[in-house]
Amino acid sequence: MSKDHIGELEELILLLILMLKEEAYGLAIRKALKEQANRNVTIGAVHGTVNRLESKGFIESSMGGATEERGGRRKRIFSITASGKSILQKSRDVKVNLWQQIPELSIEKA
Amino acid sequence: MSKDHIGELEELILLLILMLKEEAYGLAIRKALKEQANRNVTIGAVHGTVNRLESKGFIESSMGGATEERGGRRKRIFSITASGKSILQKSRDVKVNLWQQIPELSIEKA
DNA sequence: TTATTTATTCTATAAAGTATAACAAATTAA
DNA sequence: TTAATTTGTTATACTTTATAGAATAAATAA
Repeated sequence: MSKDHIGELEELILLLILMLKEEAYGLAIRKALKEQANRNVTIGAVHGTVNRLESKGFIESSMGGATEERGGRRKRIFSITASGKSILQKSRDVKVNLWQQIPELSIEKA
Repeated sequence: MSKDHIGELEELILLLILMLKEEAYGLAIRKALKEQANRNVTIGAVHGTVNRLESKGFIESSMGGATEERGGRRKRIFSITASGKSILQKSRDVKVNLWQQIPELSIEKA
């Protein structure tokens, strides 16, 4: 267990959980990955990753209430922990720092 | 072969190769990972990653000239390709975009 | 011609990422 | 009251990435 860094998909999902707030559950994360990060993964991939993140203490989960509208199982809602937020910030800081030292990348932007 | 995204260490090494320019070779990359990214990996880990990046077309390599000062084998110098630069920019754009949508992370900075 | 130094390569394993299929629970309708 | 439908999570198996440690190689110096 490394604990001082996370994988690439782990980072994206952590960010999306922050964005989705109360609506951060498996299928919604998968949809957001596609729409916000152009990343098409199966639902199994999402759940595998959130399980890993939870066992590392970066997120926690609780079962949501019964569905409002039509049928369906209850949602497992995820939220980020303090250490999850902390590792996201570290990851960002490292990259921002590197990017700033590379004029090449800053200039040639889309 | 995914081709539309890279691993976390792959991204860091890609960035460091850009930074190191003519001095981008195994041991220097390892040193930079430690100093610039707080990431302590063995030299074997670095070479495994650069080999992967090269086979994916994100970097290319050539053998440097004989060492200037004391003994030692010749360096394998890496440089980034157009597609390597492109994938770095995509990766950055996705994350910058997400971060901007999360006020929580922007405020609570170190 | 052997030591020393600086580097890369090889090999084996753990962790992260991924897809597919199976299962479960809630609602709706028969 | 039970079968169908919907929405969701879990289980399993496999590939790719990440990693360490040891072996090897090539250059210079003694």
